[in-house]
Amino acid sequence: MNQKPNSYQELFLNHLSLDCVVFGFHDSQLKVLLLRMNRTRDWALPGGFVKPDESFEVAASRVLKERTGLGDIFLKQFKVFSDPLRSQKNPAVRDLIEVKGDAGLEWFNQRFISVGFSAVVDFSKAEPTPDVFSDQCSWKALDEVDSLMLDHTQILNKALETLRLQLNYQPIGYNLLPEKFTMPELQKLYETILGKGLDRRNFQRRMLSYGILNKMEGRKTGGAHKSPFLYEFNLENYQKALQGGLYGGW
Amino acid sequence: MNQKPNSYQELFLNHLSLDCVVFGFHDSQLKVLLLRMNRTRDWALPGGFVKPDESFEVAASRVLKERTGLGDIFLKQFKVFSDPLRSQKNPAVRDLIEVKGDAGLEWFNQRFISVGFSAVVDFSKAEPTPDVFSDQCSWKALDEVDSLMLDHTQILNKALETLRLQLNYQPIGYNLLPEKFTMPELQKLYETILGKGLDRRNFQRRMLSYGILNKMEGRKTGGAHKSPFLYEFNLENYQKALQGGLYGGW
DNA sequence: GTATCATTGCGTCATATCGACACAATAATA
DNA sequence: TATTATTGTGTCGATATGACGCAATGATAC
Repeated sequence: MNQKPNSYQELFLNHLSLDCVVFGFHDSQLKVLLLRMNRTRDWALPGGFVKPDESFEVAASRVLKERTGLGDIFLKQFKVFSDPLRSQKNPAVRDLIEVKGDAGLEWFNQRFISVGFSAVVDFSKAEPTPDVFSDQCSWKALDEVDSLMLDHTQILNKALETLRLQLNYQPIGYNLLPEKFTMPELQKLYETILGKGLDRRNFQRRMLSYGILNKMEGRKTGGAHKSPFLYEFNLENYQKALQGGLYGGW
Repeated sequence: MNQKPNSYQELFLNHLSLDCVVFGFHDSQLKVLLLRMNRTRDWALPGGFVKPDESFEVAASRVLKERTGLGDIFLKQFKVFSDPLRSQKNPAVRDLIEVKGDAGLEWFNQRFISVGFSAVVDFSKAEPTPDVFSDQCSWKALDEVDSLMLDHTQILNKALETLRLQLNYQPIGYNLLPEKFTMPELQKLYETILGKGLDRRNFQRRMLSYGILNKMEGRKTGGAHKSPFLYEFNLENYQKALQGGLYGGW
């Protein structure tokens, strides 16, 4: 069993895969991490498979560590994609054939159920790294993304939808922004995700009322105008807000 | 391959299972549908496996149809449970041995990744029906539930948490209440889920402001006091609220 | 038949919150 | 030093929210 180089069959659980929608924020744009497949040149979400001793969360962390160099990423399952036709006779297998030679390629022709994960990472700290199926790994602004491999467009859209909904009852920004940031930067992030402008003053009032920000001593210098205050997230309250929601609700 | 009675190995995908948390509302209590396992007498969530041509959603619908007789149930994935240790050497397998004889029971000893689904159904219309692993299927009030098989307690708790969070930005009640219901009944449902009392008059104002209720002509008679109005859900607006959320948010 | 009483429908009022906007302070540039 | 874009802070009316009062109702008790 262990003579020839480990086959996928031996290394990973059948049927199961995961796909990650990794969000970053840069140049006032929301970006996602994508891979360009070796042969077809299709773009695809970074993904992977699950080892026999891993949970999905651990597997996703491993994949993201490989793709970005980052550990300790905040991951969130958002949906299981299990349409029987979503991945059978996966066209991406053709890529693999050129890459790997043989080695049980039939394995990739089976049906895959994929768990979608979303993650937000610090754009400046991530080091995009392709996997064996791809020749490029890079950030793409959302409006640069057109059609992706398989059902990855659907997966991305669902992640986006989840992110927007989340904005209504959970805080966001940690890991998407640098450790210290200004109120206008935070607002720009919200506006980018929502795709619309917000009133500067009302935004500030609302954010401050959440109690998830610490005002820092210094101000941001170097800008061409009045220097804005710097904030950081109050992680304790931020976590609390993630759990309990921002609006008391009932 | 097809000589002996179809084995689980042939009928279902490996590694994969699903568990359903089915909520009902009766006697002013929130209840869940549970199965009593044949031999151990442990209580467990209704669950099942996925056929090669099914999506998880279809599989879950099939399972719920079998357990309740109901079709067209509103199902929602809430989490994938994939801890590698959650189900290996499943103690419930011992039950199966007595039930089924042999027939590839080793299949149940593999690791299972389970997708958790939650559903809300009309208590009065469901007909609880045990499966081959269980001798009883019945509704249990939440405070009657103690320890469940495997990690099913965790799964139930996660479903409850999701339900409570959902209450803050989505409407609830459809399928949990009879088609026509009174405001006090709806309020009781909310209070039961939240585990706390709410002001009668403010509750009504808030619910009405959502625009998801149609006021009916008649009133509810037979009660020992002033007869309350009857309402039904405005399904069009209800659906809209499910999608977009109840609070505009941003 | 009438009184009782829990329950329901509807309304009030002070307060908090929200959306839209005004104005002064700042910091680089011309 | 004036200009200009940007930021910090405050105001104001409209709206929503939480706490509560009161009259109407309908079965039950007398």
